[in-house]
Amino acid sequence: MTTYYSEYSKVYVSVDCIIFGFDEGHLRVLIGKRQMDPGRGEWSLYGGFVGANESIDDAASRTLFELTGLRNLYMRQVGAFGNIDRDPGERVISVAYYALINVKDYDDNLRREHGVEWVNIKQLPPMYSDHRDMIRKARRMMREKIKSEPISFRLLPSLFTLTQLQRLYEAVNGEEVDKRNFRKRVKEMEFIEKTELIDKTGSKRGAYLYRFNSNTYDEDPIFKL
Amino acid sequence: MTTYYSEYSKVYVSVDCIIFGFDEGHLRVLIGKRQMDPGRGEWSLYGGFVGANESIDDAASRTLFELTGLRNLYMRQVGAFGNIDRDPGERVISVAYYALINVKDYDDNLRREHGVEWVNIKQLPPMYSDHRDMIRKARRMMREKIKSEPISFRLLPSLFTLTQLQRLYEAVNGEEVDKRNFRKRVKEMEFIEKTELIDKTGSKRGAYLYRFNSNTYDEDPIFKL
DNA sequence: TCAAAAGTGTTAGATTTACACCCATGA
DNA sequence: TCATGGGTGTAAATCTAACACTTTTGA
Repeated sequence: MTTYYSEYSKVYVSVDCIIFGFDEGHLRVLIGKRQMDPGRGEWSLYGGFVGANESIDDAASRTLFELTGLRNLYMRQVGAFGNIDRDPGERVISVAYYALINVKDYDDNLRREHGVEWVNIKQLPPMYSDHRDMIRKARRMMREKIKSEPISFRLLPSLFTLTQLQRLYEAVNGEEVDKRNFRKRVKEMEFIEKTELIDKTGSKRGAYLYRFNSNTYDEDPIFKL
Repeated sequence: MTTYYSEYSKVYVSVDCIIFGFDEGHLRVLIGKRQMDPGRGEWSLYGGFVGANESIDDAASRTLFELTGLRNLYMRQVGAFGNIDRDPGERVISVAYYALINVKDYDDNLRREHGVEWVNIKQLPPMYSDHRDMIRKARRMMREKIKSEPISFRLLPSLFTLTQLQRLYEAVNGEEVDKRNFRKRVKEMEFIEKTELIDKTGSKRGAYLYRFNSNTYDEDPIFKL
């Protein structure tokens, strides 16, 4: 092994996952009581260390898989958090990622085994280290992203009603919107298509189910530059 | 020293700076030929390693100061780059930051001592490792940011003409805008105020100089959430 | 029969875009 | 005197926001 940079110090690098879900009309994050020292018992994001033979992105994917049993989740980097004393034990920098999952896709037994819970983002408890900051930043980024890319369907079942979609938008943006204006806008999005299926669980009358069609989605012009 | 995480591997962490400037109507970045192995001679961002006793942000500030002699530059994190083989020597993850400086504030001798040049962002050469990716992402983030926060004045002298400001917007956004519409919009921004001073360097007739007034700038509502 | 959610259009106001000419000056 | 960049307003088009009633059905 060469040692080009041997005069500098090395540090541990971890990943922390902000996993967003949408349930019962609320945006939620998956957090648990920390099961290791330092900080045992404090509310914390789920995370892991970056191994010698994986990229940071890979470490995040792996960590998400460990926790949820799901692959190919929508995942974006939030940023690196590196205050000297952010970890009470040793110098550890952490790279945060947010991910979107459909709560129903997550096996509830697996969830309990990992000791994590879906907590309403508006009712977060005090948290370990800088995890609150990570969540706040992730939330801001996700809110911006959802404006320019159709990622909301990743928080919903593959078939969803317009009311569900609207509630999701409202939860993400923190304010209610007009039903008629909302539906007008949705109608103009070619990538959200109506099916002939009807959901009767949410109302007596029943509501049409919609689905996301990725074929009719042209990527955001932003990515062409 | 405690050793909570001793079973995991440590890595080097560096910072890389994407320094944006605006000159002769073009958005530019400060890059130089790499003066160390591995990668000696390739075009590269200016960077440095994160020390044991500084946060990543502090390491970025320090690195920016080393290079430019300037403090309190506008600086934002771009993200962590951590592919396994991104550094041909050893495992190094790097956290990229972009900064905005007024080209005229940067002493040209200092610039030459560090062997860096202002390169038009539209004419970037092939670059070391993932530095092109860093620049691309930084540029995207900066373009988004400039829409919601008045940061453009950081790329200009403290007094500037409306034409300069317009050219800057055009360079950042990559498209020309209508002069009358642009000036109309600027007039509505309370934080850009007209002075009685006139700049005669850009035209025979002379143009009024404007300045940014931070007192009349209310922070973006985004930051209130 | 009634409570609860689904579904549907129009209008006023605000914002955005397109567009062309005169001014002041130094060379 | 003329070439160069500085400076100004209006009208059409588009987009956004506000707003209320009918439908269906299970309990």
